[in-house]
Amino acid sequence: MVTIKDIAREIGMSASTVSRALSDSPLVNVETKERIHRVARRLGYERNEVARALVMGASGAVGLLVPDITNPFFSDIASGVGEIADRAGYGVILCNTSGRVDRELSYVRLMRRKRVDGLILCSTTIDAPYLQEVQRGRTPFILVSRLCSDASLSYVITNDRQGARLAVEHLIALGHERIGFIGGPRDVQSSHDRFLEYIAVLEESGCPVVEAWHHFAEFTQAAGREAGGRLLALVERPTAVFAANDVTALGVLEVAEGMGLRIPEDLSLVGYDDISYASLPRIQLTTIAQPAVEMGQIAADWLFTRIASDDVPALQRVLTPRLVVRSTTGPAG
Amino acid sequence: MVTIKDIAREIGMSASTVSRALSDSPLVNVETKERIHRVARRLGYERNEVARALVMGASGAVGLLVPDITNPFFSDIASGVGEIADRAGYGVILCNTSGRVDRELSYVRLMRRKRVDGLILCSTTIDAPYLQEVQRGRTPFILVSRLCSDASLSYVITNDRQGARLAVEHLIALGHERIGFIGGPRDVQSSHDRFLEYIAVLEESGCPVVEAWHHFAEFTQAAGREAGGRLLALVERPTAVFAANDVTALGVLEVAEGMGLRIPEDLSLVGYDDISYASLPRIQLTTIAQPAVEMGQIAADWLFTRIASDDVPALQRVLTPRLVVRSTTGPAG
DNA sequence: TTGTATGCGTTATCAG
DNA sequence: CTGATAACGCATACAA
Repeated sequence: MVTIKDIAREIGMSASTVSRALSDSPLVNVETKERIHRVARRLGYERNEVARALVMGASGAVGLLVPDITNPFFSDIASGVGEIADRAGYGVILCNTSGRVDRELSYVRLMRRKRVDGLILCSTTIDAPYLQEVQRGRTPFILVSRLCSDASLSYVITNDRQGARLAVEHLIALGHERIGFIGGPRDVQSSHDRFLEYIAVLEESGCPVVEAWHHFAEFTQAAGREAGGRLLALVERPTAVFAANDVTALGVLEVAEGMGLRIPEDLSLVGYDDISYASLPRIQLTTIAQPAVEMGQIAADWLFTRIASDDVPALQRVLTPRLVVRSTTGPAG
Repeated sequence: MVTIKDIAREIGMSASTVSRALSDSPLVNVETKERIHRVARRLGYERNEVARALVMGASGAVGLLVPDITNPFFSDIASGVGEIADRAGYGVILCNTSGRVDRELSYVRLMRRKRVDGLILCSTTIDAPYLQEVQRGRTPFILVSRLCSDASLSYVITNDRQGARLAVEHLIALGHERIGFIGGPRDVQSSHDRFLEYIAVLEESGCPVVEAWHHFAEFTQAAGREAGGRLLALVERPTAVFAANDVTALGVLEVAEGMGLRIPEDLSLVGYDDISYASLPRIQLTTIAQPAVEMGQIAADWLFTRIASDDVPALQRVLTPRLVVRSTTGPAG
């Protein structure tokens, strides 16, 4: 690998001048600067960013933790983050936690050791103990899609309670009273919030709250099939289901039709996220839309300005979810 | 940030001993080793991986270039790569090229400057000039899903010609003779190969080769709608379409049904990749399956052993695609 | 405008 | 077993 010393030797100047020239410092003669650039190009010089990172105390990379990159919601976020990072000249290190808390922790530690300049966390479970560890560090970070109770943190989320309300009230407006819930893991904040609001709306409206109709699964299609299967096998089963996640909803849809249920005649179904597949004509899933790409962009945007300057206030952005009525929901009975 | 020097000072020993202890070297007294670890933990020491990378000449990270992380095919690959990287203790830097060659190039250069230990390229366009640049460097790399003509390279792909043959012969066996093609960008190797084989099978079977039935679009749903719309608007339109990509196929499906065409009665459709949504009961897309996650795993596996040792032979793995017949294809006429 | 010296945090070499 | 000392490649304060 050719270094600035090689270039310096080649043209008989000091390494510092070469360094300055390559960083386009104004303190160096224009001609020598050009000469240096020429030689650098000829020799195929490529700046060693790790050396630079060491001396500058900044690595030029941020870490992105997602529970499952395979879930379109998170790959959309990743795409938004990547776009902004690219513009800002940052690299993004992708960490797929598979929803396991131990992995979240070990990834966060790895990122800290790698001295990333910032962290975007989409994988936060409720009161995750490691969050405190993250806070103690001086690495700027922001939570996406999953809020934590602490109010001093930065985050960009959508209003989960509002979203859940939209979903359940839509169902109730259609005449449904027996409404089931299939959520993500219990310890995931967003899923938890959606559940709480689901209960609240049920109670407000005098709908029955039946424990057997509440299921908590992974945020995957398979888990949706499984939970949906158990829910719909009940003799006393609900006429509508609110799934706290589109991928899960797709699984429910699958198992429901497999059991011979017609949608929405026999079962109404509303999901959450509005991933791109939800809008396919064949699917037409009623769902609560979250602007995933935009959330990634907003988070990354804030993070980079925060990295650039310490005195940037915390960002607490709560976007508004939107009910998208398609054809998996219809009048009850 | 606490460094080994701080620890050294704290317990009155040299930094070298601390370094050795922390790396669990056998050349250091077990007791002092324990003492050092205790102090390190108490002080909250975290090894600076960038300093380590500088002196070791290895960054502990690999770059992953994908054209679109939002495409389930590539997020599956990313997931496979991530899993193996995690086990090997490597970080993976995600680069979303959005299919733009200039970005591929600039990302490759960024990765080289960041001194990644290896590169996984899923974004290679045919004879991409920058590939030669990559080859000149000493960074090990491997191509995934997109082969390049050069035989000395490592890659893991599926046999695209075989896959395309499977698709088109399936259509012909169903009695179709008028078969259209909607591919990805012309300069993407895999898309190109699938097209060539499509033509070959058509000619072998005496089917008409109609230029107006060949469309090349981006690998996206929107592009699929657009290209599909133009193709199906022709008065002389094909009775079947082979889309070189599931995401595109989903777009075609959408626009076809929007035009009132019944699938498969009026139009048979086969895709490529077998992304998870293709198997949804509502979709049931006939397609050519590629084991994306596994491809990512295989590539990462090879890359890490290659990084560990220079004399690992190139890997040229050609997996066999599989025809998955579902319900978007049916008898002609 | 340029050069010299120093440091970033580790690891490695070589003495002791 | 442990300790100096010298890199790794670059950036910068300070001199010239």
